[in-house]
Amino acid sequence: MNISANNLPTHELVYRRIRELILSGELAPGQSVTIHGLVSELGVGVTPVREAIRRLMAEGALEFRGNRRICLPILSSDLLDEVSFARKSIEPHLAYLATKRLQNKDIDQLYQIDEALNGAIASGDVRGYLQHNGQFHETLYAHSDARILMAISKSLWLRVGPSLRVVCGRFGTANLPDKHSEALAAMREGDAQGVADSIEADIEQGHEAIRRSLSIGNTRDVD
Amino acid sequence: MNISANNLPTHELVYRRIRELILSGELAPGQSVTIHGLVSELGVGVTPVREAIRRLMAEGALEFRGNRRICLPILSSDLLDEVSFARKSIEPHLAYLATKRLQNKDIDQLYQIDEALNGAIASGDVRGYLQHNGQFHETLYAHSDARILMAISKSLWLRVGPSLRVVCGRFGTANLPDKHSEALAAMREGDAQGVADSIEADIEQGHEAIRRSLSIGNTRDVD
DNA sequence: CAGTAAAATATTTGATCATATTATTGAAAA
DNA sequence: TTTTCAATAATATGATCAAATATTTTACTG
Repeated sequence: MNISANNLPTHELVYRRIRELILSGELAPGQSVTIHGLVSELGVGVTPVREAIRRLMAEGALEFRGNRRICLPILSSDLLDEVSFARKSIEPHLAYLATKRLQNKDIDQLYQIDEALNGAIASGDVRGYLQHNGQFHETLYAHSDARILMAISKSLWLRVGPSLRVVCGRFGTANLPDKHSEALAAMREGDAQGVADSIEADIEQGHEAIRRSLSIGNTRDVD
Repeated sequence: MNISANNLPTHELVYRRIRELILSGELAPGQSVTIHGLVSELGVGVTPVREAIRRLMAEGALEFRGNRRICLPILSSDLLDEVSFARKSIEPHLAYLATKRLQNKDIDQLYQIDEALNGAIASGDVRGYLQHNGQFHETLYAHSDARILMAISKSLWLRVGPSLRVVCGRFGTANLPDKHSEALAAMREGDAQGVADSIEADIEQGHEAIRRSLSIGNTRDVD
C-alpha cells in the first residue's frame, strides 16, 4: 500500500498516518509497532519511518520498551495525573485566547461539530465521538493563534487519546464528557473566562472517566 | 559481556550534541544548520542526523524556514509570552512536587550548584552561568518524578535557551535572575509553596530580561 | 558602451532508498 | 540445562534524486 498526495514529504505522511492510527484507536495502549512492519505496510523506505517514529516519541505518543520494542505508552494513574494537570493548565488558556478572536461563523462551525458529536453519542458511535470531540477542541484552540501552546496541547492529546478510546470501548458513549454546550453558550456571550471554565470542566470529566476505568482494571492485556 | 558498555546509538549522541550546542549558545537564534554540515562535522551518516533533527524539531528547538532551511527559531514577543505562560504553569508545580521529596543531601547539592552559579555571575562567566542555571532547575525538577511534565519543561528550556544566551552576551551577567537563594531557604523549611513561588519569580525575572532585550533590538549573532 | 533583466548553469540541500552491520531473541541441538 | 545458530529487528552508511538557491552568462534596452 503506497501513500499518495506527493505534495508533502514521505516522513510527514507517515507521521500523520501513524498519528491517525493512534488517535482513532486502531493502535491501543501497550500495543507495539515495528519499523519494518510499517515499512512493508506503507510501502516506503526505512528512513522516513524512522523519522516519523522519532518525532512521535518526542511527542510522547510512542515509547521505548525493552531494547527493541516501540509501543504506545500505558497511562498509569500517576502519569494520568500529570497529563491532567498539564491539560488543565494549558487548554483553558487556549480556549480563553481563542474566544477573544472568535467570529460568529466560527462559533457556528463549532456548533455544527458539537451537533455531530451529540449524534455520535446518541447512536453509540465511539469512533465518531472521539473524532468530533478532538475536532471540537482542536478547532477552538486553533483560533488562539498560539503555536507553542497548541503544540503542547496536541502532544498531550496524543498521550491521553488511546486511553480515552479504551474507556469508550468499555463503557459505551453514556456518561461521556460534554461541557461543550456550556462552552458554546459562553462563546455566544463573548465570555472568555466562562469558556475556559467549561473546557476545564470538560477535561476534568473526561479524565475522571479514565481514572474510574483505571481503578477497575488494567488498560489492556499486553503480550 | 561488559555491563557498563554504554553504547548509545548514534542518533542519540547526535541529538545530545546538537542539544548541547543550542543550550550552550554556540548556535544562536536564527542561525541555520544543514544536515550535510552536521554529517561531515560529526563524522556520522545521514540517517542518525536526520532523526536527531526531527526530534529536536518536535521539541521546538529547531524549525523549518522557507522550504529548505533548518534553523533555530527566533522568539518573537508573542512567542515569548507563550513560553512564559507555559513555564510559569509547569515549573513551579514541578518545584512543588520535587520539594516534598527532597532530602538534605539533595538540598546540599542544589546549594553547591547555586554557589558555582554565583561564582559565574561574579566573574562574568556567561557560559558558566547558563550551564549552572539550567543544572539548578533540572536537578530540582528531577526530584519531582514527573516524567511528562519534565519533558514539557525541557522542551520549553530549549525554546528559551538561545534567547537567554543572547541577553547575557549583550548585558553581561549583572541583573540576571537569581531567586535561587530564596528557593533554597524555602527548601530548608520544607515550604513547597514557597519554593514554587520563588521559581515562578525566577522565571519571571529571566523572561523580563529577554523582553527588555527584544524591545531594544532584534536578535543578532553573538561572538 | 553601460546597466539591468532574463536565462542558463552550477551548487547546495533536503528526501529517499537499497544495503550492510550489529544486537537481540528464540529455537534447535548437544 | 547449556550452547549454538538462524531469524528478526534496529541501526547506520553512502549513493542518488529532486527541488531550491546562488552564480554566471547572455541578451536587450537606453
